[in-house]
Amino acid sequence: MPELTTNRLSVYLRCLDEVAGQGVRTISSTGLAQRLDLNAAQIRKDLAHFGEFGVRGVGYAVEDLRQHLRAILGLDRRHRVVIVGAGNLGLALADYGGFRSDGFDIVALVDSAPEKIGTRSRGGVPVGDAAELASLVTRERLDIAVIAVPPAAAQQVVDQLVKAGISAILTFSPAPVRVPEHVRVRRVDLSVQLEGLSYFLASERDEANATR
Amino acid sequence: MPELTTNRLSVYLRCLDEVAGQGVRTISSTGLAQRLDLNAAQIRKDLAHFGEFGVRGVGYAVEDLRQHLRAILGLDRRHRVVIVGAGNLGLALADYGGFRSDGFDIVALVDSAPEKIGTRSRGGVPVGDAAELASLVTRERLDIAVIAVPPAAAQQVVDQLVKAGISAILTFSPAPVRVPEHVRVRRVDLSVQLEGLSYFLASERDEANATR
DNA sequence: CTCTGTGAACCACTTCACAGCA
DNA sequence: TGCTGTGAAGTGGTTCACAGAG
Repeated sequence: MPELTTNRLSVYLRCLDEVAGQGVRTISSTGLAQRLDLNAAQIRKDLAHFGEFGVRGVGYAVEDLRQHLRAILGLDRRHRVVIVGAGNLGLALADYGGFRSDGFDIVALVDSAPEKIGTRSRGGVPVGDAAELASLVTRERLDIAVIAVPPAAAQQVVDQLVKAGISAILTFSPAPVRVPEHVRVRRVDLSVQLEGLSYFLASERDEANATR
Repeated sequence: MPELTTNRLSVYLRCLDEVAGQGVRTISSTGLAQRLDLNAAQIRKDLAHFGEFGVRGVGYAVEDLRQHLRAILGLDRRHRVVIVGAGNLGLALADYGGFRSDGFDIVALVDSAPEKIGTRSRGGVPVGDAAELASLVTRERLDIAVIAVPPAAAQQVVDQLVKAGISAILTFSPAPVRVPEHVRVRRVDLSVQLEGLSYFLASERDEANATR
């Protein structure tokens, strides 16, 4: 399934959560499309990949579709997450409450710096020793690793995780990372995002100069 | 220019920075492609959109291409950034040193909660009053706003920023946000990324069950 | 002979448009 | 009639393959 499709499923689910809270029982693809600023056909097609959830002439039952999407996205069970790297970002993610409610439990936070091991985040999450990462993965049956270490250390951390059996990784490190086929990596690259905005500002400026 | 292309330009630049540090003077599209795990033709095409930077039979001069990319991405001047929202994420971003070196200066950090205003981040960045956001934007000639507020507050913050003349926004808020044509928004949605990984784990599990 | 720059072919995702069901 | 599900058409981005420069 294309990554773009699964990304949208998350977005649909969040929107459904919201309208469910407002007491809406039924919603059409057009209704969703308007709220999300998307094409209605795309929403129908995305959903149709997974079954026939709608009722012709009516739309989708909000509660029913929510349950389907939660199951499709694997949110009908909780996930156990380890954060590697207790720098600014790692600490912030550890304390960020938004994940818990979505079914992601931050089970561990580790770092390799001796002066950090044994300390706690603002929110009280203890920092463990990154040297024990491999045993932690198996012992705690971890599902997902979040990597928030400096680029130079990223590949080494990934190798450890993969060897220990992790198959889903979210990395904030810009370093390109090699993994075997069966491991899925998603990357969030803040510099790329900021530089994309910088490009936009620069190209606007150039245009303004050109037409002057 | 497609967003995917500009994203890759950032990636190319980072790779060039790295190889330049290793003393490499010249690199071919194939060489870059191998390091980045991309198609060489795509790299050539991306670069060719902006000029003829290469030498046939030789490749690209690393230092020359770096300067070109920095100019194209608008990194030949510094950007002034405000972070809105002094929660876990906002504070972490304010203290994150990686931006500074890339040409992005965190000029201000604001929040609307009275108990936060006047405090400082771990790294010493003072938290200002979000009520003064509009005047801050003009007075400090801010370029880019980073939004790290709860979803419910996002649209209101964006409206203020747009009215004050901001034209580039990076939001961590999952809420869909409406802006005028001339404003560029980039979204980083952590839940979508985690749920994408969750989908992958779930689909693997289903496959395993099916073939059993 | 090597490697760029690029038209042409290819592929994937999106949108349209409509048949079909409630 | 209203809205889903879906083949067909459209769009945009990627990869191929080669002409041409050094």
